[in-house]
Amino acid sequence: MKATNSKDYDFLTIEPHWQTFWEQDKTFRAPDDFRRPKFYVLDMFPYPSGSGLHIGHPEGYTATDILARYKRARGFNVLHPIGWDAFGLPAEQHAVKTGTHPASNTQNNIANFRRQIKALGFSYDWDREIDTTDPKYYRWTQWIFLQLFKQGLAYVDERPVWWCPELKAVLANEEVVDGKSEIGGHPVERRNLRQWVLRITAYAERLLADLKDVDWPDSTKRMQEAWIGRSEGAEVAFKLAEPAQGELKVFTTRPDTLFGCTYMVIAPEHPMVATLTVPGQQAAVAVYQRQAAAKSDLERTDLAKNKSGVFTGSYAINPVNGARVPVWIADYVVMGYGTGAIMAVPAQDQRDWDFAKIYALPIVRTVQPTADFAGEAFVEDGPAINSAHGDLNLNGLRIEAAKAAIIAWLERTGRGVRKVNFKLRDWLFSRQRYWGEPVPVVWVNAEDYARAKAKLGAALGKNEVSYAANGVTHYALPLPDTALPLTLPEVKSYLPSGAGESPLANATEWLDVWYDFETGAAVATTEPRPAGESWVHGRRETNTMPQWAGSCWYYLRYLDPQNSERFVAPELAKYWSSPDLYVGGAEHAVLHLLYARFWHKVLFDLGHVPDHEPFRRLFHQGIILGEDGVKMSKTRGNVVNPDHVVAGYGADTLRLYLMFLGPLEAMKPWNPKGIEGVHRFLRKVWRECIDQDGAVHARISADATLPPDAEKLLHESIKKVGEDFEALRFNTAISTLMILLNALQKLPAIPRSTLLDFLRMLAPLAPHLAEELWVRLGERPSIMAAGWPVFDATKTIADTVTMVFQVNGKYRGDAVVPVAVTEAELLQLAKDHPKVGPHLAGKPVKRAIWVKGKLINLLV
RNA sequence: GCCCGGGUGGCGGAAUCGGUAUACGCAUCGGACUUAAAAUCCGUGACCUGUAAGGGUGUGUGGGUUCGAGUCCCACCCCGGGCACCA
Repeated sequence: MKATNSKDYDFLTIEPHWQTFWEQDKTFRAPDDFRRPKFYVLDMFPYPSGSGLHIGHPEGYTATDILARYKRARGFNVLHPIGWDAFGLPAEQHAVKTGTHPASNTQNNIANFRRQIKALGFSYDWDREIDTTDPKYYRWTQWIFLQLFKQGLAYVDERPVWWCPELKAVLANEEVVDGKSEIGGHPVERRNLRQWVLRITAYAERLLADLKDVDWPDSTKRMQEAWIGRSEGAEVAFKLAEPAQGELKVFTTRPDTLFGCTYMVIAPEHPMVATLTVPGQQAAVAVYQRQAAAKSDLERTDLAKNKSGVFTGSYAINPVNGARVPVWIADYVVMGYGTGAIMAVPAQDQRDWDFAKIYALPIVRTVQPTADFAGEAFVEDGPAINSAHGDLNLNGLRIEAAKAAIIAWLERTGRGVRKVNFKLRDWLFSRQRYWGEPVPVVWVNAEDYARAKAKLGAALGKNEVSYAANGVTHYALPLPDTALPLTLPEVKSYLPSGAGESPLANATEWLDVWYDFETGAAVATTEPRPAGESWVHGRRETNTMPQWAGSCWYYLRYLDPQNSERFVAPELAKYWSSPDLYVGGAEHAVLHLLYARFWHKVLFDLGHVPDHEPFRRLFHQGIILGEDGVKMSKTRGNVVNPDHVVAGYGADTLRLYLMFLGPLEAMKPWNPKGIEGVHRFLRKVWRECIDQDGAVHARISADATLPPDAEKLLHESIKKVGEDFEALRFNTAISTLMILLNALQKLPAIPRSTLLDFLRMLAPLAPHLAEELWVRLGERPSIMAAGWPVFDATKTIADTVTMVFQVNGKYRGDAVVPVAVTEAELLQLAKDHPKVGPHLAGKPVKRAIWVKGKLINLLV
């Protein structure tokens, strides 16, 4: 391919020219060539929204693209793919409004995103493009769900969701604003609905422990640690004073303080509230429960300052000393953690202290506070006191020893057990939506399930999944793999069913079927039942999967995107493995990254992937703020449209500017003036190569030689730019190239080879310009195939060095000295130095600290 | 409240291992080129003091360690992010 014939830096001609070349040449195709070392660099794929590419997208994408191009130059077989996370709520809302199928709107948005991304010259292997809404893709999302199902990691349960009685619809969190529906402003309430749930808690321990194996930002690791929230302690059973009431189990991290438990608290939603409430307290408890239920999550935290509660009228027996302790109901205890009940130890827990003070409950110290302690609850370490009864004596023991002793005693006497508790909850995996992957399950009755079980056995999975409604129990039959994908049916309306189910509940011919449990074949029940033992009556699952599902494993599909037999061939999974670098926003620090790790570990356990973690190295690009220093938003009108920048300055300028703004991870404001600076730099590159008539500049020649200091700078630059690229420090790599170009500009003649080296370093950053000039200088495209300039350490060795003179730690002057200078010579040079000498005059040098090659500090 | 990250010129930022603080870029001002403008090139570029040479101060604040601190330690202030009655 020839270069363009533009006389000046006409990026509007040059950029499309080389984009066409790359596309036709398939320059960035990643062949499955197992002999070469691989490098897999991944972007978080975008949700193709209707508003098009946001300036934040090309920030991360440029960073990975530079690294991908650099790694290709260093000889790696680079996999750099892109795709679309295309299921999602906005497309569904658009469908509800317009009546058009969400797929058509989604495809339009994808086409726009693809156009915008291609205009930026990213080196993606477009043959590997994926789309989570493509049945050929989501077939495997459904398949992975079935693997989870069969492992007993999927189940159904009643879970509270936002329900809007007016809209007769389930709402997502983001559709609820200030306790009202986003659309129409109607009141919403929490309502229990049957949901699919994934047992991520079964992997909690490994998800936590394996964080040590990944190279991630510390803050992200900590967020995951906090989210998983592991804590060690004991589960203790308190017998109730009224034996008929049974017992109350609590989780505590401080079993050593059991002697200080003076009351108990259960959550307002606790199942034993009714049992424990004595007749005289029923009215008060009912009122309190209603108040608690009416509070939204927000109010509950807002009102957290003043604790409130109500006595049930019942007592429990403290297992260590037989003391009668009252059982209270209070909303500072939540049902979602531990057992939903606590033993309250006001002396060693500030929350319990606050509550005890309000309701005048007794406080017994069981850890001796330090003499100067002036606070309320004492949570520091100290010797146990008031902690002996019968054969049990903790007195004098510090917290750790006391815990060990009490847990041993609890276990020996059968009153409690050591217990590890997690904050992590199981993953609510269903949405009452149309635009998502259908859950590949058919519900059948008990007899039909038994028949299927008898025939298929273990193929139905480890656990039965069932639920009861209106006195009938329904059993989940997983679709056979061969029946996948289970595609979305056409529906007349994208509005929810009105009964808390998705719009799929109205697709009667799809929903209500004669179902062959062996083949997965289905016929609408409006047709006669086909003949055969394995045909049963079934109702399909109407829930669809959340948007997380498709993004949980997409990085694996890129390895083998066309495979119709498997989600990824084992030899490709082995070769490409998982991404060597994953770049995306910190907003996904917890959920996406945790869910993907969970799925990956399940696939690892089943032997489908070779590595137990999906993302070895992770990096978060920072947010780009508007010109005004605040977050870009349409309402503020400070949004930067990448299309406009490309039209005005070119993609290379945009790429360079995004990287020159500051450190990749930093939050930084957009500055339209700054973009002029990098654009000028690219124009300067052009001018150094091409003269006014569009010919190669006469100053460039194959015969020219580089002066030693310029040669030294060139090789230092080669080293630094390479190191900066590896470490994702693109801002300093660019300034290095600017310094180098400024130096070359001052030379009377430039060796052609030096400019070629410069262009190869520039190519990952500004690939279109580099490609164009490379060819203009007589080389063959693509510059990407030309390798990386060779760093020669011998060229960076100088025989002189600038030595700094300090007197008593203060800079007083410097001099260029031979590298082999001696201390005595330096001392003489300092004394003779016009600026340094006066500071030494008449004073003996008591000590000299000499940092070779840098400075000498003379103490007088 | 708890857990992270960060405070450096007029602005974005650099200083990677404790060794000349402010690289590179923007903006400013001055100059060159031009009939003119644009473009380009050269120079300027923290503060106080001084005619100048120079001297002093300076990386959020206050201490400390060190021959030497933007960098390490202690305390505090401010900004950003995350979590939040998690027993």
